[in-house]
Amino acid sequence: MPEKPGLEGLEEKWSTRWDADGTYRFDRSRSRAEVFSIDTPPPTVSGSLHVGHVFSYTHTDTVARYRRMRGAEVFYPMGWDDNGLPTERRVQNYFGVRCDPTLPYDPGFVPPDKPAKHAVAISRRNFVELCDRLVAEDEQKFEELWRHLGLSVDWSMTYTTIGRAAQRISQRAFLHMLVRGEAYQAEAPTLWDVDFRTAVAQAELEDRELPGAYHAVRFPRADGAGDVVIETTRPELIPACVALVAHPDDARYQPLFGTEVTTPLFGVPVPVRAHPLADPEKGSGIAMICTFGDLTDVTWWRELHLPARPVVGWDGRLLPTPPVEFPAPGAAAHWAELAGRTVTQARTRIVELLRDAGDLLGEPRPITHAVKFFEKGDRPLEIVTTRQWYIRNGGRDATLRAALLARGRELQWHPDYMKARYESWVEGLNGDWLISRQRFFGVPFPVWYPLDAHGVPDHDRPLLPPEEALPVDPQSEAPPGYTGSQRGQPGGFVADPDVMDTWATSSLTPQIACRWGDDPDLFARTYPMDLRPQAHEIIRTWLFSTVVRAHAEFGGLPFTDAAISGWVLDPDRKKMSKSKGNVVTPLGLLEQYGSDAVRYWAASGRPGTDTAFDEGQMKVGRRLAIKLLNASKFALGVFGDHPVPDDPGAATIAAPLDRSVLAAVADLVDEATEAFERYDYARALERTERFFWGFCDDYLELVKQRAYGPAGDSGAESARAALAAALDVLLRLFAPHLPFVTEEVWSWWRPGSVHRSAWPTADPLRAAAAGADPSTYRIAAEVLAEVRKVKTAHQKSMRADIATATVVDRAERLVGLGPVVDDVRDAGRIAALHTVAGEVLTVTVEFAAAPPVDPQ
RNA sequence: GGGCGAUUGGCUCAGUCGGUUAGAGCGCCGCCUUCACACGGCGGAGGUCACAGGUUCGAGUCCUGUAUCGCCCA
Repeated sequence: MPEKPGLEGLEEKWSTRWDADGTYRFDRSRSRAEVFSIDTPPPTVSGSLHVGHVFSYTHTDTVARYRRMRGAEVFYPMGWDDNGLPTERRVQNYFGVRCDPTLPYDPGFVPPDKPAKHAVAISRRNFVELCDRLVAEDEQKFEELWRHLGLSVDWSMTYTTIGRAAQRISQRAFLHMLVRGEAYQAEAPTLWDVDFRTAVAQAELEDRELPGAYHAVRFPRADGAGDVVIETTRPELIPACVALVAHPDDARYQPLFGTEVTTPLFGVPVPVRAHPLADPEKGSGIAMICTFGDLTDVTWWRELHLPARPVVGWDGRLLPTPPVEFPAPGAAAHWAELAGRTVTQARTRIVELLRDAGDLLGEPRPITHAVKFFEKGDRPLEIVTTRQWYIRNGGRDATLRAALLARGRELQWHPDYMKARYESWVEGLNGDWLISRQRFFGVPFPVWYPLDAHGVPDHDRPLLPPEEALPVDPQSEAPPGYTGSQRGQPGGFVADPDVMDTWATSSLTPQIACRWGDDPDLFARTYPMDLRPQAHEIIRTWLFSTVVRAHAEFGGLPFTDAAISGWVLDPDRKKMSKSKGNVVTPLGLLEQYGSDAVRYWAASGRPGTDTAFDEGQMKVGRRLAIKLLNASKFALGVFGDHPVPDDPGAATIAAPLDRSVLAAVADLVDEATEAFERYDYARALERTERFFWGFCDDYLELVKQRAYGPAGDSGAESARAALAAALDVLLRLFAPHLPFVTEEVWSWWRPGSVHRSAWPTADPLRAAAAGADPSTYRIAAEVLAEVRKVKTAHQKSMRADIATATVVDRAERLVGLGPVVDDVRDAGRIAALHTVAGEVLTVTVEFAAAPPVDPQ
């Protein structure tokens, strides 16, 4: 036991020791029933860890440590999400490169020392190599931070989402779904980011409010009987118009249903149709349907069986060739001007053309409206028709949707109301899950297509690798039965050029972590997992997609419980995020306050509740950790040279106060255990902390005099044994929250690690308490507090001697006080204590004469 | 537009099954240089529990409505 205990250096000391001792190593000889397995969220390594990560990962760690102490063998691996677009962007910026898949591999390529003004174009393989190199560096830094925070992860089980195992499992799962018909390919309207040049999924969308304008545009009726006026925010799509649509009940337009109008400028005849999604309140109540301006257009197009006349290309510019031959005179000249322009440029020009032609009525009317964006994108999404892979997720199939909703109800949610996020998302799905991404750093589809005699691929007969060959890179490997020289040749083959959406891999984290198909023994001992901890904003993506994959492959949930953490809010109650520039980097906090202190703040945030970033709470946590050191030093210090009893029983602990305090500790153990069983680590901490402060203020003061007594004195023996027993339990109750300081104190007097010790139970404490009532301790504490109050009111030192104290309280409480009155007298330095029955606790005193002041 | 959650001293939050006078910490004020702790200790002040109704012997807690904030979905 150090002379002057402190918190400095505990992180380094104990994280090194835990690593050397394998304290958190998973024992894979244990059966599934003994294992508690955790599906840790793999953080995105291209970003940086921020306090939000520290917050939620601490929550999970407290649960992991609790379960471990309860005797479960905890399977707690860490993963790194290094797959996908965020890494590509980071590599592009970090090295100043861009990927051009047409370039050949350069084995001697060395990236520029610092990014040049213009990005250097490199081959796909060179680009992927740079990605691999950078994520390895980032992952090292992340691991160091997690170790410093004290996550009780088994670092030998770490996985990544781009590693070979993740690729193999992603490809295997995909092939299984393909064989079962759960994955399929389709040419369909697709939400498309024109900057990233990739398709995006419904789950990756977000609405942003943008200024726009309604343009009132005249469509002449084909029968010459006047015009129909529509209002549109996207006049540049008039050449893509395939119909007008109004609500079936809209009397204004009912006579027009079934008739035709012609498009202005281009003269294409289009029908007027009825559909309930047309909003009579919006604009003029009649809209043009284009292929495709928004998702409603896609619905109309599909349900009304309309033709496709796409005008926007993959680059977000109008196509070189028009979608149809335009009948109107001058239309070809209009098109020649518009082709090659971005949609924004085309809009400006077409408005001028409409105005010149007299087809624009009035001036555009500015509005603000919600526009769909890729959540990582900068420009509004376009909708283009492309060939893509999809996974069935219930978006187009009521039976599957119902089954997935049932899975959501089967799952135990913490807190329970988070279930609603899942349900509203599944109920609102409007299509299957698009998993193709036209990117480079991802898991490739393990698919090739045969080329016919003209070199045209046959997408309906994909060539698949055998499962043993996974993972494959179809860009560099040839399909079975072909040689590399046949790539791109007539009669040969071509690789699927795309990679999978990162969620297509992340949705398999239970399978990857538990090594599905690669290590059947481990898989049987860990899957399905027990706990999925995650944040609420990715219920629609990560949680849902994981359920989809597990349901498809195994017909069950991937985990039984989901613990949903809240957000960290800045002092203005805004979400902390990098884009808002209000993030705080965690390492400085960990160093300033100590990891236990930061964990204390995190563990005070209740499950699912958004929590303010609060350095004040970290200061409190630091005080608590220091208090634990000092109180422990005192409790163990009173033993002097006496041995600390391992297992004190009722025979040793005979003093009424000591028995009573152990009864109170027993109640605390029950409360903390019950809270942890409900994943309410915050409540467990709060109860333990509250008890501990009272324990220091009251119990330690009440027994102090007695505990210093000589050996052989039964009162002193009892006090010491009770102090040891209480400290032993309190350390174990705090251990999941404050792993460093509890381990430090544990090491002063106990063998092994507190983190491998058993979670305390109430029974031995109650046995030692021998039927004592916890209220005895509480009454003594309350009387002592009154004595302190009187001393404070008289501006006396706590050491001031009291000649006579009179305690007034209800008679039955005075009976409780009886057996412990000597402890109260000692703690209050009271010579004579009288009790008087009354109503409310009051203490009046006569102070002893002050000792004579030494004139010198 | 539909849904979920929140609203309790200046700040951050507890408050279990509806039950005595609504709790804690921070901050503030005051006191105590105490032999575990000055990186400290002790105490004090401070609240119409968002608002309006209702149920009940009794409501911070349950019900209805309103307002504000946040989020999810459309």
